[in-house]
Amino acid sequence: MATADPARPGFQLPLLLLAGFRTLIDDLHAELARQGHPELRPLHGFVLQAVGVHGTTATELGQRLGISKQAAGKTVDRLVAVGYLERVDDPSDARRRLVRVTEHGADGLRRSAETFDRLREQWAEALGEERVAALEDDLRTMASANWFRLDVPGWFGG
Amino acid sequence: MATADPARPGFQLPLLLLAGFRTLIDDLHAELARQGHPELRPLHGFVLQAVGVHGTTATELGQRLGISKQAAGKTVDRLVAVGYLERVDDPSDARRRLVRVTEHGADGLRRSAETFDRLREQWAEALGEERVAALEDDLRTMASANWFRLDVPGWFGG
DNA sequence: ACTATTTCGTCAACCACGTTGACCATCTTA
DNA sequence: TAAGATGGTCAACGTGGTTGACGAAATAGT
Repeated sequence: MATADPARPGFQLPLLLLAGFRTLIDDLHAELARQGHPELRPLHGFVLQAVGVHGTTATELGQRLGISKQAAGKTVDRLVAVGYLERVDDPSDARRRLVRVTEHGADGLRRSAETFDRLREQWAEALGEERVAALEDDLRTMASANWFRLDVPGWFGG
Repeated sequence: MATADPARPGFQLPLLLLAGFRTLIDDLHAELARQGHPELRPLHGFVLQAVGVHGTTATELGQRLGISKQAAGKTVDRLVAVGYLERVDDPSDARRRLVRVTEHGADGLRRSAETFDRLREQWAEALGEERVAALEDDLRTMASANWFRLDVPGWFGG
């Protein structure tokens, strides 16, 4: 079944995608560590992004991330402990505890965005802009769905 | 810094790579579950592959996977528990416990390879063979190093 | 207005996967 | 034969996830 080109076995594709992802993420965090954010872990960037400028609650964060509210709460705990997030009471609803990005967190987010842009430029220099664009477009076509889902234990950590 | 095309922000590239990886892995395991391997987790395939047809020891497996021998040993425990690996004594060295792929494990490995080939064919049908080949080649260029590294807690699990 | 239900946050227990450090048993080597 | 290197395991811990239970507060229904 599946008469594949033996020179291009199918199992390499996922490995290459993973390796590409890891390369970008590792490069990003090496750079962030240099820029005063050694605490920032791969997952944290996604979480900060998901919290957003307006803040959220743990429950809502869990929904955005596709994880349980308990898991979201624990993740917030860790980010609070390293100073990237803060919790404040919601004056309009005593049950809720608003989660907000701190100034330190916003700084990390800005530097992440800049570094990712720079890394993409490096790829474009090495491969050509149109190849990188094609890669992105093709992945968008094939992956379409399940974007932000991080519902898997320890996707990035370390 | 980094005057990026606003239409192609750098942070999308890692997300797309991850989404592509996840799509393939999720599709694989949906298919494997259908074919009698519902226990097989994403990580397991890589571990089975690393054990190989000749068998290994936990220490050697750890080196191949880039993780500690203790972590490798625990992973082997889990794979033994679900019947994909077995441990046998090494008659030539009483310290060593050989780890071998069982028949069930070999079956899972075969079906994984077939399914990955089939998934790659689907990508080639949707995108064109030359685009998939280009994607692979480009990723090989950029990711070159740190291939097999799985030294991150919970990369796949679930 | 008062009860019933829903929602938010947290606690507790557990699982998968990783880490170090310590330790014993065994094989190798000087 | 004593000393050292190697293989496996145990224990404690960290991160990231899960479910179930439960109290406090908000909302809905009568």
